[in-house]
Amino acid sequence: MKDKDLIRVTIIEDDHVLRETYAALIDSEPGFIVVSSYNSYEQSAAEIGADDPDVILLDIELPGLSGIEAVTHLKQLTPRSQIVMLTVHQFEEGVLKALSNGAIGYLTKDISIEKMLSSIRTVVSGGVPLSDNIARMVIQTFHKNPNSPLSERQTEILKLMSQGKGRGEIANELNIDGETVKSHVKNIYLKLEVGSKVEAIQKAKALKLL
Amino acid sequence: MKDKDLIRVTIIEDDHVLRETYAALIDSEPGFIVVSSYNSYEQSAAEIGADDPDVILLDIELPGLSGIEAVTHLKQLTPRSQIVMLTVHQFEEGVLKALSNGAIGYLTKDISIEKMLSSIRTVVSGGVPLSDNIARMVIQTFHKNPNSPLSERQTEILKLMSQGKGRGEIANELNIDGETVKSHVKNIYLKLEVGSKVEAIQKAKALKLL
DNA sequence: GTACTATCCCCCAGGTCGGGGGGTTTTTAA
DNA sequence: TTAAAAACCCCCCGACCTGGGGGATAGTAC
Repeated sequence: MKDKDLIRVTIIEDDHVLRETYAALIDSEPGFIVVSSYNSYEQSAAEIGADDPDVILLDIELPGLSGIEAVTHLKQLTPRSQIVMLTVHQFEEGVLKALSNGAIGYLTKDISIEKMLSSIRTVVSGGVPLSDNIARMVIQTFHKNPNSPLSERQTEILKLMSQGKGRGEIANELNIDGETVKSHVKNIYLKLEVGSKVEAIQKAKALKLL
Repeated sequence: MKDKDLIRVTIIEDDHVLRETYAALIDSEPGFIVVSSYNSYEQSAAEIGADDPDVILLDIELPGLSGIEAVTHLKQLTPRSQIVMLTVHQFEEGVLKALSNGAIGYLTKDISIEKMLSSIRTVVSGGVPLSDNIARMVIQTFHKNPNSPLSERQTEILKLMSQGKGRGEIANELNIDGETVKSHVKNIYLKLEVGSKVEAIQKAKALKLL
């Protein structure tokens, strides 16, 4: 097997025991080569471009720049590389931020080395390596609240409001009168127990009504 | 193995060849039982509650109510059941709508029966069964545009605008003057080549700048 | 040094916002 | 069938926001 067929892996992880353990296990696996490992983003920054890894395993809890912020910078330094986050704790906000910054996967550290390896293979073959619990979390961010107190029309209007549209625009789009929009808005405020557009939009997002 | 240990599966699929093939293959697998199969949502509606499946395999292209809309109704009829969509084509919009309606997974029909079975097991064990290409699609909806033309400040302000906040509120929150907010907004409009809040927010969402 | 950014300031006309008030008709559920 | 909810329509008001124009200053990045 030639070098170019090997999956090139870089590890950024401050716990040196973990780092070397992963490195040794992954490197000894046929088909994988660990091209580099670092204990912080700062340490990796100068060389990661030349390392040209296929996959970067990136710890969340790093000294210096956090893993979540490092994603953005790594994506610039080596755009071809796919970044997989490693973490012990799964905080919803962190997961979503890492993903929005460009990470492709998210693994908790309690997984077996076999799963780790198959996750790396998943990345390379076009999939998404997510631990089960994290995948559920991600999918649930899509789920709308099925017990919405709002009627369909009210939801529709609130959605248009959340896009920055005013009464006039909403009225045009729905072919109803501006005053009608207004009374719908009143009813929305009543149900959501709020008193302004901003509050309504925020509450609706919190309750996943849109 | 007792009944309660079996994974109860219902299939809703209008192609009767596919339906019976899936049913036979899944039913013959140890650990699985196909409790019912229907060729439309309408046909399933009366009985699905009593079927009490763990997993519903739901075709997208159904006669009558589409699979995507059926998700919402099925979730009411049998809230305990997890719904996995089946489809030949993967339209981004359809995927996202099905998920927001409450589906937990999305499989393309080109997968092997083994993958189908392991996907069902994945659902029951708390994971998310998504075909690789669809998982990528879903994750990419999270990715922000790394080539944003906007500065951080501008992005920040646009984000607050998208939450329905006005100049005053934004000024307070960022501890800057309302007039400063205004000139930031002007610059945002210049860069995005738009002339209003609504257009800016829509363009920003299209370009994934928020 | 030049370009860009972020900050601040003024004026204006027109629209929107939220708070009141008053209704009707149709649909849905009890 | 009866009542409640939803969807629709109309008027008044003062305060605020909007987008258009015109400026200025300071700091940073290349």
